[in-house]
Amino acid sequence: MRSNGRAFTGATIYAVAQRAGVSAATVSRALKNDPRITAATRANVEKAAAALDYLPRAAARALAHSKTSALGLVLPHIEGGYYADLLVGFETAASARGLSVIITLANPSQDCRSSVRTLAAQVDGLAFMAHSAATDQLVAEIARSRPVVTAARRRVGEHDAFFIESREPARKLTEHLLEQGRRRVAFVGTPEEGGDLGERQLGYLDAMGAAGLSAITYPVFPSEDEGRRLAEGLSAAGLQHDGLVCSNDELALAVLYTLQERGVRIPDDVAITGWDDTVTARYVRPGLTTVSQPVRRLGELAAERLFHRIEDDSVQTEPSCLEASIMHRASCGCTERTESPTSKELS
Amino acid sequence: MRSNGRAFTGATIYAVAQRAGVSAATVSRALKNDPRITAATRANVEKAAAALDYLPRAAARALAHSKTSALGLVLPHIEGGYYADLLVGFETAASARGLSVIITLANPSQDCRSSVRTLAAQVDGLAFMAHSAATDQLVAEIARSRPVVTAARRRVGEHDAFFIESREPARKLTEHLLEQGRRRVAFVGTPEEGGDLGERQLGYLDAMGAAGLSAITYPVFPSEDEGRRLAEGLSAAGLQHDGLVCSNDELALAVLYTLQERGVRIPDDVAITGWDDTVTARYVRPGLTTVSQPVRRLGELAAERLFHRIEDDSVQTEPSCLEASIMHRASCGCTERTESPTSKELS
DNA sequence: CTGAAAGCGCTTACAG
DNA sequence: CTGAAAGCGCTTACAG
Repeated sequence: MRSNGRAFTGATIYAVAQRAGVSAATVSRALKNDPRITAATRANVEKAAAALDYLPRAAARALAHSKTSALGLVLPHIEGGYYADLLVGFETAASARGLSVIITLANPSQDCRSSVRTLAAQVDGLAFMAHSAATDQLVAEIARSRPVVTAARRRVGEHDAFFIESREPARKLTEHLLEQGRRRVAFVGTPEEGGDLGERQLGYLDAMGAAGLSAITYPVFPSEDEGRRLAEGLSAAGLQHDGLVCSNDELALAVLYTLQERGVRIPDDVAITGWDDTVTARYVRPGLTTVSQPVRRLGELAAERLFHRIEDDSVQTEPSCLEASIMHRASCGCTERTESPTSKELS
Repeated sequence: MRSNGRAFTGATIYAVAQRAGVSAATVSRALKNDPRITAATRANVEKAAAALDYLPRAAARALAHSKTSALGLVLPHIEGGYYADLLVGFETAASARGLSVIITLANPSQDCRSSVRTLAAQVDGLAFMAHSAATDQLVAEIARSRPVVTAARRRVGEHDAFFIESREPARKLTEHLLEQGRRRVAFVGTPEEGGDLGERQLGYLDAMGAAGLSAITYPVFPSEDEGRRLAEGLSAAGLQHDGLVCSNDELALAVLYTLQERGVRIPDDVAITGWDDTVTARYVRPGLTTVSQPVRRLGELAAERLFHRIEDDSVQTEPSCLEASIMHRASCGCTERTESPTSKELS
């Protein structure tokens, strides 16, 4: 196949029209099943189109329609299954409505203004997920010319925003540890600006405050490396805690593993909880008590809302905050069990 | 923001031209830093553009250029970190070359011809990953009008194809078990048509054949559920094996966990290996010996090759088969250790 | 250094 | 039931 920089290769609608002996207008109509076209004409056109491998260029159609039929998705640098799930939900909902999805990865450490603007120029609406590189200011700027939604990040202005509740489950999780007699419970993880992690910390603080206990937080970046480092420091100094509420599974898993290596018994000496319900949480021993989030659904909601915003402006009334559920396993020290490791239902 | 189905909202190049008191041609040139434009004119145009929140529509540009500057990525229904990594690699490489990426999820159980054609109409080239819904026939059809590459799936015709070696590592892994005296080693997982799993099985067969041992394969779908079911059956019947080469980590992990629950000692009674080097493989006890694959790089290569195919037709000579590496942990029964669980370097 | 004009490949009122 | 023609919003030779 020759291309030479011109990637629009292959037949145009005119070539098809010529071959079928009709006008371009007729080809256009026949191919979109316009009821006014004769069955014979349609068949004829379809034959010509197939013979020429005709593929109507989306760009031309978009220009003529003044709409792209595409949605943009801005994600932070992906890791773990979280964003994959989000993507699946978003893509599924978009494609069910005939919309394509264009993604861009916007890692906080880089400047992404131009890539986000490029994206915006290609789509009818866009979704910003979590704490990607896109600042609130950039989101607001884009929102001036396109419908915008955010998910799992601080709401920007009046724009549609979707969340999964964090504060309440975090409070419950902390209370759960306290109910079992734990008293020196700490929170692990940096509470980034207005994001989910911050909410989780607030829930922890709620519970500690209500119980009249003093809160201790370790603001470490929520990664395996930091988790391991923290656990090493904690155990070297002689473990001061009997409970650790970690802001995600990555952190919790690294802490759990590292403490175990140093002879700390989980949950006897210290109870540990995570967040996200990753696959690993079900396989470690003891199983990690964590929080399962309807991430896929979050992605779907974002795409659906965008679809409605594009179609018309009537206000939707879908819930904007989804519920999360605590998965009880053994690392919190209780005997309740939400499920067995290998029997998790498919989401 | 009002939209009413017309998502192309906001200023056009003409509005900017008018406000800046110049022609549309000048705006077009000024905004792409054409050296012929005066600094003063450029500044003036930029001011007008900013004031109007001007975003050049990609569709119009694509039409004028006869190229979309976008790449399509067809993925099977995502699960695990594999496709997320692939996506990251693909997107990173594409965006480094100024190309956007449009994705579509094509699950084998659905008909995806129309969604793939829609994708093709929007991009300059596309990549088909693994055993997605796209049949070889569909790939070939699309390839008639667009550059196409495949990755981690059987090569289609003469089109560019990228792989990560499977057969050789599988052979080595099997030999590794045999070297430790294991004799009744079986292979677990369905060898789908010409895909990676089939290659892995071939590698296993190579090793067994070379050792003059009879091969036993369990063709189960590579999922947790099937792994658990198989392990239950195997242990109920009285375990006949001392080694299990599983075609992926999902399977291996479910088998390992289930057998342990039933009192089987890993690796003493039976050695187990996986494939993919998922996060969980590093956290289970014993750590799962598995194969680490340069998936991100695979995604990058696919995007890079597409870029070259679009730019010009000269044949590239990049390697089309990437090396994988065995991660030695404890489940295979050896004492070698590739790394500790929490110290995995970032990829 | 800047502008007028044609063209990219569709779609769709408007005629007939 | 079908066609001629204008228009979608850019870009870029071609003039000046």
